Amino acid sequence: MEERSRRIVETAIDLAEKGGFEAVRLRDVAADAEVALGTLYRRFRSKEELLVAALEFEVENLEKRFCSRPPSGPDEMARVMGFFDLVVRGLLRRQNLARALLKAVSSGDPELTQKMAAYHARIERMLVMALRDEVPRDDAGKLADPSPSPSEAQSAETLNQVWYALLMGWAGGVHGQAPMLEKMRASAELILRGASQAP
Amino acid sequence: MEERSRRIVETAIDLAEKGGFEAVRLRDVAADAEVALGTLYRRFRSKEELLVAALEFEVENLEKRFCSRPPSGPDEMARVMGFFDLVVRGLLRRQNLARALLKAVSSGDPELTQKMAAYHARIERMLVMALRDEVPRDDAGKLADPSPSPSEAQSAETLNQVWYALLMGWAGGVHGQAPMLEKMRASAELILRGASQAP
DNA sequence: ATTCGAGCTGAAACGTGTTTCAATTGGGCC
DNA sequence: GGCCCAATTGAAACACGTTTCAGCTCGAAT
Repeated sequence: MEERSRRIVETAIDLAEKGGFEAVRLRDVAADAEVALGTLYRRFRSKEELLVAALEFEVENLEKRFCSRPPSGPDEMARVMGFFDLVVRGLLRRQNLARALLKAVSSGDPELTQKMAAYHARIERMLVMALRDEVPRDDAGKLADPSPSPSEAQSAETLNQVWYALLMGWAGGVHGQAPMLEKMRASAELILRGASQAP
Repeated sequence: MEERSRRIVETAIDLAEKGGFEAVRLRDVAADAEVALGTLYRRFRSKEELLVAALEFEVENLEKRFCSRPPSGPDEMARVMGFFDLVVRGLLRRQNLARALLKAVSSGDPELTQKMAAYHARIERMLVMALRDEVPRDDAGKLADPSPSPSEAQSAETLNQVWYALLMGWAGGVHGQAPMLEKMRASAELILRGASQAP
């Protein structure tokens, strides 16, 4: 990403971290990043798109951490929950930021559909790796496609659906982070038990 | 609900049906419902709260239809999918309205947390009834608490989590209604297979 | 060096959610 | 009837996302 865009996104992250979605006032972002409002709008079509670009940063980060310390454990459950722990300790540590990104994500903006689908795909890829206990890399050392079996893909997709719903619940205050992880564990048990049977 | 509030909510539903979330301009709602803007704000604290009140209407409606024609079928899968068909044919037939309500729901407003939790509980209650093939009523003929077993409650909760995530995906344009139902079926198979085993 | 054009700037304006407030209304109570 | 109080009204104002635009800058092409 170009330097000016990067500065804008980083400013947005700072503001979101301090005061959540509403604190990311685009006039402030522009001023703090020392660009004109029009420049910001040349790079990002909307507040949501700006925050989704911020999410890109954070997902990149998550993949790096996943890569350097992949969840380990004796069975699928342990590794899958290890992955969600990683997300909570990473993304969700800065709660204001996390809520702001989730709010942007759930705006339902059709312009962002494609990017959102891509993020879900990346999460599911990591889930497949956690299920397999195997982290394939490409030549550059980045995560590679694990080419999941249909059954693995289905498990990862369902786990991701549950995770997304729980994140939304957390963001809305329905439950805290610990209960969220507990619910995730309960649902994951159901899902993985189902996946362990021959269909 | 008081007559004036009802008129406001119905006006909001009309506007949402025609043009989605953005078409629900509160000045227009107030004008069409023939109240002052201040009156609208006395009854509803925000646009989101107004639309969540509209959701109340629609969920009420869904429960009525569920009550009069409960999903039937030879097994859990068939009945559960029958329930989701009911939702699609009811709530999601008016797509603009449905998307508007989902957007309001996903605003993450902490003021609405409690109401959202209540809606999830009502959906899960219907899911338990579909699993059981049994629709308990109270004296007034309305749906009563099925007092689910822990296992039933868990299945319903997980199904509901997946359903919520898929609805968000539909609202954001990730998939159409038919693919959404197909994904729901695939995840439900996994979940119900897991639930059928002794934990 | 001059010209050109894309991107940037600063500022203003617009739309809509939200707030505020003085004046008015209307129904219960004496 | 007259009074009181809470709700309603109409209108204005504010905040912030978004758009617009006229002028400026600066590097590339000539």
